[in-house]
Amino acid sequence: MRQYPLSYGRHPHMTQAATNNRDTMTHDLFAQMREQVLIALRTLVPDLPDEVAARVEVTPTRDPAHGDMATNAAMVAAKLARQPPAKLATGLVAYLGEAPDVAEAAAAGPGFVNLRLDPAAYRALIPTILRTGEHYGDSTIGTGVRVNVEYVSANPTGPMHIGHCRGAVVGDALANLLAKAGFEVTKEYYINDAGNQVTALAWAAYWRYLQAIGTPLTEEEFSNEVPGGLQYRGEYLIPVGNALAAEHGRSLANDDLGIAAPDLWIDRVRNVTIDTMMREIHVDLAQLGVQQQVFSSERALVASGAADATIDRLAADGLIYEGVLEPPKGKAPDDWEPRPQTLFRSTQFGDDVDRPLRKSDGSNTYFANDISYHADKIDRGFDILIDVLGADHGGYVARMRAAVKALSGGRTKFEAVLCQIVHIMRGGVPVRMSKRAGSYVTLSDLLDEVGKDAVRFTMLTRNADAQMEFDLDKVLATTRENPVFYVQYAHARIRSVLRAAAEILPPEAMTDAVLAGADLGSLQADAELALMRRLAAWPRTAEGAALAREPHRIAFFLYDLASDFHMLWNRGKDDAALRFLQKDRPVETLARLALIAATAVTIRSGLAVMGVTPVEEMR
RNA sequence: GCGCCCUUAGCUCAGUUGGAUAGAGCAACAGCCUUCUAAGCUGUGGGUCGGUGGUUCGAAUCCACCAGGGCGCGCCA
Repeated sequence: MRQYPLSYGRHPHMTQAATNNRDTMTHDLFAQMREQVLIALRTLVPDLPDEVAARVEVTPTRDPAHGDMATNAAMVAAKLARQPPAKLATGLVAYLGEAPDVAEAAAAGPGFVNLRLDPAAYRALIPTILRTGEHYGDSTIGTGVRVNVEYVSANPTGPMHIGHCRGAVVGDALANLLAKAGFEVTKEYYINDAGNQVTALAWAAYWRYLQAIGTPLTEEEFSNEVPGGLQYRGEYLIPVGNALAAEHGRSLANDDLGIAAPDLWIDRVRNVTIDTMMREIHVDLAQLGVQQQVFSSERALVASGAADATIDRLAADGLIYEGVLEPPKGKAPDDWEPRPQTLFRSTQFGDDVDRPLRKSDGSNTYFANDISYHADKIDRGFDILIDVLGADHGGYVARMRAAVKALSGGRTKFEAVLCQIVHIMRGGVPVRMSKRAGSYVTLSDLLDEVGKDAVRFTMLTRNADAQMEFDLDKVLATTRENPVFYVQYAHARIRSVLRAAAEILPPEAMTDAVLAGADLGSLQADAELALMRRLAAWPRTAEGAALAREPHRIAFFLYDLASDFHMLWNRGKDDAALRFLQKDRPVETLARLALIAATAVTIRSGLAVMGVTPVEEMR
């Protein structure tokens, strides 16, 4: 279901990689080794079908005793070769033992081939990383595929709050991640500025306007006059009311102090209020480091006639009818009565029931307009549409997928990333969402206390689909328990060492370009090799995260990388000869500096995806 | 009632898309600070991967059923 045809195992260009210079093709040691394995396998099994070759994997070993990498090639091809896996594995070992970069190959277990790499292969990665910079980990798996990532899309009915935050961070990081994997990505925000909610917003703003011009009405008296009652009672609309009063005086109230006919003011008030709210949302997003390229307005979509046009288009395809839905079983709806509705045949495309497109007043449902919006995205030529939604929209996914399928003839793929709820905690106690000062309602307040980087990193320390607790005390803790700190601290430590190095080595030797030319032969310690192994895993980690649409994997990788680095750093605590800086041994010092500089580059590469700024020092 | 998501160490969570003896942090226990940042490090103990069946060389991962939790289920967005 979630398969996407561009996993690198099946990538048509990859089969030629082994004949090309590795630097021009991929920086992924695992992908390089996979080519060696395929060459060996094809020698043993000459007519190897592509479907079988595609299943061949080269993965990191879980246990270092098994070497650096393992391949399942023998097990995958055993049936076709009509040989037991263990025998085929033995054959592979004979070839792979002679392959470049391989120090040792061994058959193991049910037919694995374990590979121990020549440490030189890992050392060779360091100059590659230093020369590639933050682009290390980029790949081409998404080349030529256009993706639209829509996220946040909060109603412009008030300031952004915590609930919007996770989607904003996940969507933004996912878009960055896909771009790193070579996809052509557009970041987008859909403004839900049509419908009942913005009308209710206009009424609420109008109440603040009446207050500004000195109305004698009480809030309850006013609320009784509002269709559906007064809804958005937050104080954030007071400035809007004041601004309306300053600009229009009493004219929006017909020079009275009571409620004038809505026709007199509602369009004006609605427009002004939405514009004000969107400006505030832009400020909040900027503060969070989110910068979307396209903002699409539902209101504009309706006004332009595009929404109706899309419905007509579906109608022309025979996908719309007037019908009566069955009541949902077991839900016991009090006021259920069968009535005819304008329905979209989403069941033809995998949905459970057909979905209504028009309200009884003749206006479009939210779904109808959203279909049209997605039609617009399809028309703009995207291959994949990804909506980042709150988990409460889970029931919405099937119908939207059906609509995209219907509108694109199956050519455009629709995906949804659902974000579960975030519980804000302080010291283990839930923080109530209250209007009173002191507890958090708005995103802006959260950012003021915790900061953009801690918010973004922490939001990515859980799978989006799992509920999370966001403890305000823990995200600021300077302990290993706090991954934000632990990763930032690793980077700061590396920068600190490089600054200290300038005192025993010429400063011009400290650049990544010069370090890339260092003699690395002295890098042999287990902890050094462990760190290099981790660095080598970055490309496949980034690629896997992109294909799975799971940006949280980046946070976990960085945590592990930081852990490897801190471990190495601490060797120098026990034994001074293992410190990075060795006064009288410039060759070894430069080699170690190159290693940790490459580590810093990789950390920055990962933080860039997460939208987190690396720190130079922590004091 | 139906659909989707979830259930992994005492706690919070990973688990590289089906791979070998399931990992990390916290908590517990035992050690380690004249130092490139101890804001940390090393070691030990801790598991019926909710349960039961199935698929195959191989299952925490895929399928079926069951138990528990969350979300949703005709003109809210």
